[in-house]
Amino acid sequence: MAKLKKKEKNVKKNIKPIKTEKADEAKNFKVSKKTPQVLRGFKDILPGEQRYWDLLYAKVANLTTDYGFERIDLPLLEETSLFIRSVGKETDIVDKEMFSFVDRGNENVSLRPEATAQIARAYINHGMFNLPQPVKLYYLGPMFRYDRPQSGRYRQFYQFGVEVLGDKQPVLDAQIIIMAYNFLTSIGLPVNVQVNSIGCNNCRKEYKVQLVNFYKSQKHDLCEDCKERLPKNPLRLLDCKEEKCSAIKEDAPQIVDFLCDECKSHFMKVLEFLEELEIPYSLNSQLVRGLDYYTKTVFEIWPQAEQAALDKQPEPGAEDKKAQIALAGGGRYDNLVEILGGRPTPAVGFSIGLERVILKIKELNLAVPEKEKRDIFVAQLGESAKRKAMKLYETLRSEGFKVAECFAKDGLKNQLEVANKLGVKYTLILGQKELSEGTILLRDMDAGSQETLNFNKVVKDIKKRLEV
RNA sequence: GCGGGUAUAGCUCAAUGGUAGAGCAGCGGGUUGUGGUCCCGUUAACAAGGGUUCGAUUCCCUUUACUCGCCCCA
Repeated sequence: MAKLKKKEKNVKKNIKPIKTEKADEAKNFKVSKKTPQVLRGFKDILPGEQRYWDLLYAKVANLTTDYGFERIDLPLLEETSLFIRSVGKETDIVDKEMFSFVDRGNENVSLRPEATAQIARAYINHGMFNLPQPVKLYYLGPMFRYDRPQSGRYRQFYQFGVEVLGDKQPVLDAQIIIMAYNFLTSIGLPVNVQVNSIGCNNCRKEYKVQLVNFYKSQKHDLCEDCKERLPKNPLRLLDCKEEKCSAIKEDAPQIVDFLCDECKSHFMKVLEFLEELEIPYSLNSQLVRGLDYYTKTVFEIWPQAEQAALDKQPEPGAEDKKAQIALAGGGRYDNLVEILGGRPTPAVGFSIGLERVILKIKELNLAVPEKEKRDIFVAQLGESAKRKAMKLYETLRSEGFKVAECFAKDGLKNQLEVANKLGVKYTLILGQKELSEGTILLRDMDAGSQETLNFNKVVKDIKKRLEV
């Protein structure tokens, strides 16, 4: 009874009209008369850019098919608490970079800053533990972080990622790394894998104590940020780039020395797989990853130039200090599903920032396929010819020809100009004269020659010519 | 969140304390139905607000955006 009442109350609450203040707010909102601009950190992807995206989408399709992954599409908007519980409250992503707001139903929601948490949520929601394990999923879509835009960083950016849920074997960690590596190298990017293990809850606990003790003894020499980070997220001190902190961390205890037997053997096996497959990797004891849910294996993939710069001793006055930018990142997260209320489920995955990959492709001038060319252009002159030409266009199209047109332009000169720009092989010209004769002109664009064809045989004729 | 640089036409770039130029792109021409070259014409800009000045696109300030770094991340 009481339950029912509560339900009624909820329903009532839900159908309440929008709060009056909010309605007023909308009414009083000053609409600018200027042409609206894209929001800061957001970007239009124009037609000229699409070939880069087409390339990446094609690579994603190939890779995921090869490795037996299935696509999952997740909502862009989720309960804010999903990300707080998974990514971690003390992380910058959640702490200051989420697009969060209260919706009209008084729900606290956020645009997704990443997808792994959603995958774990979906895995639980849809009972995927009943499927044959492991479950192999991939996603591709926009993520949102309210961050300061800079090179390779936007507030809306696209990630491609894969996740394997339901198995803890090190071979999967290795295969995930290999997939990410293959994705990037198949595009032609020279990359290097940075890998580390941050252990499980047990060994990390001991390590954290040692680490905090170590840093406490040097506290006065740390930068301001690190002083603040120390109690909250001590692991993060390890990848501070401040000079004085870098000096200190040389002597800091390393996580590998604290790994429990299981974590240590897991890590060793991952590395053995990488060696067997000759994946170039670097052990990076300073790699910790910012998201709370990671356990054991963590990795990033860097462009090789960055790796080279790191190996080189920093020269005084060295210029070209390009930001160190990871193209891909990932690792194992054996606790995440459980944190979100599912049964204990080990998992591992990666994500790749597609804008960053495109940036590198451009930087290195890598080959990107051109837009597919059209073979035939249909030009028309005069109203009745236009009707017939449109019909011809449809016929050719349904016959499978790559055919183009510009019915919006009437002059033959203009139409040929368009045909020329499209780089077609042939232009079919249909005017009043041809119409009355039952013919059509075929112009060979490269040769500049023309011949008259029988209109009724044009499809057959062209087919023959294009076969050669 | 913090610091540096920048802001002129759709794009790439000039010049100037006193009516803003070019190249590319666009559109229209070079007689009625013929592209790629060439020629001619034409559209189109000083990010917004304030200050100094007789007068500001130019100098100063603020805002906004872009950009490059830091933080963090893909």
